[in-house]
Amino acid sequence: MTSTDPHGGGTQTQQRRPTRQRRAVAAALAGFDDFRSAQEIHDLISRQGDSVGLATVYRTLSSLAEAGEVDMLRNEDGEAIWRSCSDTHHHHLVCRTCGATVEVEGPAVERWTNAIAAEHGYADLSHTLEIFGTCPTCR
Amino acid sequence: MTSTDPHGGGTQTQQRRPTRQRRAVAAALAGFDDFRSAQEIHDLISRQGDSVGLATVYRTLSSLAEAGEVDMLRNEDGEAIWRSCSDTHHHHLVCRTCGATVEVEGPAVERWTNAIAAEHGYADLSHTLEIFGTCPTCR
DNA sequence: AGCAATGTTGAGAACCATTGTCAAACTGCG
DNA sequence: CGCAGTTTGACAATGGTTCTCAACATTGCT
Ligand SMILES: [Zn+2]
Ligand SMILES: [Zn+2]
Ligand SMILES: [Zn+2]
Ligand SMILES: [Zn+2]
Repeated sequence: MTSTDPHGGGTQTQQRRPTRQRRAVAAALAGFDDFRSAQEIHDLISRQGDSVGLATVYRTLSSLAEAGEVDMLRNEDGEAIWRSCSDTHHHHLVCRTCGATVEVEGPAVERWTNAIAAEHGYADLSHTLEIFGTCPTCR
Repeated sequence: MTSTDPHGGGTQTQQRRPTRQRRAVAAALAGFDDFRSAQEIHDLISRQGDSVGLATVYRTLSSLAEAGEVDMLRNEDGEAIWRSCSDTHHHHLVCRTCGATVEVEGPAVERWTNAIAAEHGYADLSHTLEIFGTCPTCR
């Protein structure tokens, strides 16, 4: 490799430049506290006067997700939905109607998934766990 | 609510006619013990000499899923994948590489999800829980 | 400021899994 | 056989997501 990487620590694989577009996506995410599709996020940005290409919204959301700054999951139609979340491992309780989301943690569940996987000799684990329902408001 | 169909005859909402195509899909499913996409299932049917339209494969898989005779979940790309499963509620431990699948049950997890949801006043619940990893063979 | 190197953007095309269309073929039941 | 309702399949249409690539922005350097 030829990377120079001045003063940085080791292999700075990618520098995330602060652009107007990325700030707009971050701002839009901050405006929601529930899961939204890329389209909805794109729409909100437009409605706020800013203009960001849809492809850029997708790119930004993906890289934020990889960086662990947003959570991405799929609704029942398989569409990706996104939400800025706390950075610790957690799961979600999501309202099927309005999207209202509660972050939940379950140490016992984490232990259980690991135990089950180990028991069957599976390694390099990951898991998905989401609860869907109708929130008190939507009833 | 308006649901009729008291266990027996009532409003037989749909009669599943045994056609050559539906038998072919069922046979293909029986030939796998791991999750496969509709395309893969369609391919296997073709390779076996049978010929079933892709749309029919989708239709059959969907109705089987609704009937609870197959499980459908989404891989990390959001594509639907299907597998014939036991008819009791369970989750899956899936090999990310070869697809090898283990059905797992966790009464404690079921209780936990219900408790969490109730605690926040959510009703009409459902949940997804899948564990992904690398199976012993694939290591 | 000027400049070169490299990362970023966006309009639109391309992808591709999934669903819709609808006339033709099939099934269950007399 | 003949009818009524169901199912099928070739193909079009959807729609979310990714790709393309030339124009543009940012960074680092002089
Ligand atoms: Zn709600
Ligand atoms: Zn977890
Ligand atoms: Zn494997
Ligand atoms: Zn469960």
